[in-house]
Parts: sequence; structure tokens; C-alpha cells
Amino acid sequence: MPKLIDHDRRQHEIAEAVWRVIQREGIGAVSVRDVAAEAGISSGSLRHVFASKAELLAYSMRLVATRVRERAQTHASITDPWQRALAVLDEVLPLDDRRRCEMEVNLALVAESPAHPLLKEIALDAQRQLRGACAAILTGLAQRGLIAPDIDVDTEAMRLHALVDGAAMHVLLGDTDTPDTAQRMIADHLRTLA
Amino acid sequence: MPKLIDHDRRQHEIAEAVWRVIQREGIGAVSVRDVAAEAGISSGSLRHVFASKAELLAYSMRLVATRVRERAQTHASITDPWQRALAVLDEVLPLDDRRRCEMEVNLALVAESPAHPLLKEIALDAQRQLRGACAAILTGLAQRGLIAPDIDVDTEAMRLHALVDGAAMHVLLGDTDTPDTAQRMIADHLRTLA
DNA sequence: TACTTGTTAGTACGATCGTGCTAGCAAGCG
DNA sequence: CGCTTGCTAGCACGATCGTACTAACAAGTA
Repeated sequence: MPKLIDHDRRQHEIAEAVWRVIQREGIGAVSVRDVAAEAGISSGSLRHVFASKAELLAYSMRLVATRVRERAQTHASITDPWQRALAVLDEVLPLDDRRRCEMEVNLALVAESPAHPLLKEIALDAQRQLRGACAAILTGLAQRGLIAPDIDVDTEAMRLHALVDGAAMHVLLGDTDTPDTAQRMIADHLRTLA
Repeated sequence: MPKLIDHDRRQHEIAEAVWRVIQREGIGAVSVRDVAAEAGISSGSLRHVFASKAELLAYSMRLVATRVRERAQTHASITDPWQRALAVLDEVLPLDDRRRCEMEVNLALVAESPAHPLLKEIALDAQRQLRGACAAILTGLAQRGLIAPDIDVDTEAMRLHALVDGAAMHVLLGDTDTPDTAQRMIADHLRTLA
């Protein structure tokens, strides 16, 4: 048997190297060589883990969604419905370096997705999941009477979803919007539904 | 004198070729050669119009903002404040092929902007302008009493802005959100401010 | 200790990249 | 007409791209 290697861990390390290269040089400048160098391995080794660049990018994109989903699930134990809702939504806002990196990578790969059908499918999946999460949050709050119980959940989920993604993008780019103001805006929005 | 050429027109034609290449192949695959071929000229000729790829991308991005701004200004003559507000906001939603193309190109170049300081500056400019337009719309509606006059314009402009950009992105990617539903959502949102 | 086997590093290849450069073409002036 | 001048086309260059391939290596088995 050869050297024992945790394959999953290796995939994660390489994907995170992709993230850093995207952040530093932009999606257009991502090359297999750069990623391998960033991960500290040779491009030949990288190729044994990801057979093609398309696979590499797809996995990197999926890992973003996975990480966000995992963190969101850890908040399921929060008992206060308001706190739980806000905690979940905060996971898709660029409130710290880690989340900012995830959002930048996601945006870059979304922008590249028109060309790659695989990326498009992954982006669509993530979009549907976040939409579902928004709807679930609103349903939960409405059932507990914390927001108006007669709202149209689908309509309001669409609005909340657009608000969250728009705010995230503006924080990424902007000099006017900050993590704090975005976070507050989402909370205020939910309160206006009460 | 050589052949008489409308320099501005040539720049526009090339920039629109950039748009088409971005739409078709993604920002990562944009090359000077492809753009020249798409525009029907040689890469040497392109180089006399745009000295570098960075200039080419920057001009293409600025042209998106210019086109949107020009169309928005044509709506200044609409007398009904509601109709005027919605008409302006509709210009940044991907409601038809032309606007969809502009939004896709803008998103792609925004995603590439971390790498290129010039693109970042242009993206920031566009963001500030749209924010200003949102604030102006809200101020106008509030002064006429069409929405609650005691709203915090800055806060609501931030929310409207995030909503518009988020909805635009979801229509671009999504299979759930359509141009119609996005348009209706924006209109409904303004009405909830009344 | 030999063998097997999955992993690694490094190289090679054809294609394509951004960009510089040069010869030639087309149009107005003297 | 011939000259000037600005635009055009196309090639050349070095660099870098994605990918394929091969030899060396490391670790567990018999």
C-alpha cells in the first residue's frame, strides 16, 4: 500500500487553495499550476485528485455550499426563534473573513457559470437551498406568531432571499455598506413583517 | 488622411463584442483574439483602439453603466411618480435580452474586479450611482406623500438597492424567479412602504 | 526480504494567451 | 499624380495554459 492519505482532506485543502487564488487573482487567472503551488503540491499530484479543471472548480463551488450549510445546521439548537433565524441568515452574509471569502468565491463561480453547465447546476442548487431556508424561516416565525401569520410565504421568501443576496454582494464590493449595516438591515426587515 | 472611421462607434462595437463573448464563453475565456474575431476585425486593429486587455474590459464595463443610465434618463419625462420610479428600477432588472446581457456582463466583470483595481473602481461607481438613484426615488415618493414621509431614506435606499440587485441576480441564474415575478416584487415592495 | 500498488513529482506537448512590431493599404492634400 | 498619414492585417515572441505521460517513491502484504 502507498502512503496513507486522507483523500477527502486533500480535496478540501486543494479546494481552499482554489478559494485563495480566486480571491487574490480573480476567477479569470485561476490555473491548475497556480492552485497546485498554492496548495503546496505539484500539478501532477493535483491531477490525481481532480482529473480536470472543471472538476476542480465544481468541487470548490460545492464546498462553499457545504460549509455554509454545515454551519447553518449547527444553529438548529438555538431555542429562540428570532436568534435562530438571524443566525442562519448571517451565515450567508460576509460578516468575517471566512464568510467573505466564501461569498467572493461563490460570486466568481456564479459569474463563470454561463460557460460551464456543471457550475450552473451547482449554483442553481445553492440558490434553491437558500430559498428553501428562507421559506422555512418565515414559516417558523409565522407559526409562532412572531411575524404576521397571513403573509404569503413564497412571496416573502423571494423578497428575503433577494435582500440577503443583494446585501451580501454590496458588502463585498462596497465602501458604503458594511457587515454591520447589512446584518442590521436583515434583522430590521424581518421585524417589519411582524 | 486615411479611411475615415468613427472612433467612438468602433469602441462601442468592440465592447459589445466583449459582451457577447462573456455571455457565450464566460469571463474566464475572454481573449483579445476572440473579441476581435467576434467584432469582425483583426487583433492588430483592436489593439489600436484598446491598448491593453484591461482597457478593453474597463471600457466594456463602463459601457454597461452608460447604457443603463442613458435609458433611465429617458424616463425622466414620465409624469406619474409611481410609473417613473418603476420604469427607472426596471432598467436594472434583466427583463429582456438586452438588459439580461448587460446584467450578465456586469456580474461577470464584478466577479473579476478583485483582481483588477480599475474594474473595482468602475463597479463601485456604478454601485454608488444606483444607490443614489434609489435614494432619489424614495425621496421623491416620500415628498409627494406616496410612501410614508417619515422613512429613513438612507436605510430604505439600502434595502431597495439590495432587493433590486438580489432580484436581478436571481432572475439571471434562476429557474424559479422570472422577470415578471422580480418586477412585481419590486413594485410590491414600494407599495409596502406606503 | 521481495512484491504489489496507489501516490507523487517532474517533464513534455500542442494550443493559446497578451502584446510588440512591421509591411501595406486607403484616402485626402499639394 | 505622388506624397503624407493614419488605419489595418498579420506575424513573431515569450509566457502560460490544460492535459498526458513516465519514472521514482513509499507503505503494507506474503
